[in-house]
Amino acid sequence: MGDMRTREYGQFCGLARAAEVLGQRWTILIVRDLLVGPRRYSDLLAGLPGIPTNVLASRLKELEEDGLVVREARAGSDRSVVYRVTARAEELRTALDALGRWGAAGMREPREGEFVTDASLVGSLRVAGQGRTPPRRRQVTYEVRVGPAVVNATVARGEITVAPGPGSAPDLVISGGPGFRDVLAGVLDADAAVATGAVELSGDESLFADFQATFSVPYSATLAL
Amino acid sequence: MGDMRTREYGQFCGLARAAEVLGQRWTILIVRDLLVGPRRYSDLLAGLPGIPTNVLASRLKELEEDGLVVREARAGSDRSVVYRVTARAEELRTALDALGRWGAAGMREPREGEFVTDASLVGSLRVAGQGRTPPRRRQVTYEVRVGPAVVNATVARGEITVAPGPGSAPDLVISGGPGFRDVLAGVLDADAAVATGAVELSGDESLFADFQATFSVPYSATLAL
DNA sequence: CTGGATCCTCAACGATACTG
DNA sequence: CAGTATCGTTGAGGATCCAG
Repeated sequence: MGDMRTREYGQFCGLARAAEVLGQRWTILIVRDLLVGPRRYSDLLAGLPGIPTNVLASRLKELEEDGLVVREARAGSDRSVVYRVTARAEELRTALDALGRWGAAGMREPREGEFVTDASLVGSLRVAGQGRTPPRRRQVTYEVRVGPAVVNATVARGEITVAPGPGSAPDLVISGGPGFRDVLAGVLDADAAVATGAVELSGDESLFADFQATFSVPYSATLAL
Repeated sequence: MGDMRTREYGQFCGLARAAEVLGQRWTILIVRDLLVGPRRYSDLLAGLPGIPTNVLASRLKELEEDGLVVREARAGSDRSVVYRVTARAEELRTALDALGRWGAAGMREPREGEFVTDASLVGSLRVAGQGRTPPRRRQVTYEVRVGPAVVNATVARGEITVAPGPGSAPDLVISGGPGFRDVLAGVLDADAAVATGAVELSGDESLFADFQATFSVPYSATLAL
């Protein structure tokens, strides 16, 4: 058997090839963050608490070699470096969404010391908005805050867009605590969610039901434990 | 920052949770093999050339703790141990299919020393058969051989089933060489496929066009290089 | 023979310090 | 800001050995 000391698996198989690219530690989260939008090195470091800087540098280099990321040293007054995903990496979105949905279905309470980042919350809401036909035709903007993460989601004519950061003049601000996962699971209605402290609402609270009808990630029916 | 020496990522995020389970080396291929059907320890070793035995043992233990695999020590004359996926692991299938399709779209020639295993070929054909409406109503059985791997696929009334091993009385046997990937990509018609040596056919060769109409994994339009 | 466990070596990762 | 450099530790790779 040849040198298996590398990241390769020695199988001519699509899943094995995908695992060679994405199976390295931290890589999948780097791609997740970059799929939200172009990011600088320091943005990535901040969005991935705990990643060693040399590992981030290695991964970005590998992702560049694999054709998933391009490094743009943009000229001008702002001479910062920006990493941007390629079209080939965009093709990963549906697969990562499916993986994320699977993982979220097995997720209840956050473990001690777990963060919620902007990028992870964007991903969670994106996934939660899939396969649903949002109600209402009027455009609605939500701002969702979970811990230190802030994202905004706009729902208009069946189109859902989720972006990091606060929304401009959101119709409803939902501030979630540790129990926010239950809200996406749909096991709490508005009153219960507020009563249990899972969320605080600010703005047009009547929109909360619409939010739940639009964004949903049920718990897996087949969870161990 | 807490102990990142473990497999965890410290993020309350579905994708991060999935990566903690599946991101370990070899894990995703172990799950792939077990999704084809229950397997013994030695079957898994044989289907994963290059995996160290202690790593396989560790991964199976972790998968058991994560609720993806159960270890069945079946009694009786055959006292072998069998590993079987749980319902929770079955829920991974669509996500792994999507990942495998992405990886396969970026795959052209096999690298030197790469194997094709039964399980990987089952996966490839399963993925290739998705999103297609197979022609004909009559039941057709194909046997596909690529290198040492042999699988059989049955197409009947729009239902496709793929299983490892030779088929019983297949209507068409397709023996593929290194160029077999081109056949699934649909860039070769029957004559060209045979002429270039990509495949050898045995049986009702007129079914080859149906095979290609049923099983397809196009190359990504946005490949680097 | 199956189903592992043990041992050793080396590459990869984690943490931190440092530099253009 | 965007990384390199260094170093200690963990985990993978490879061979062998052992128990039922």
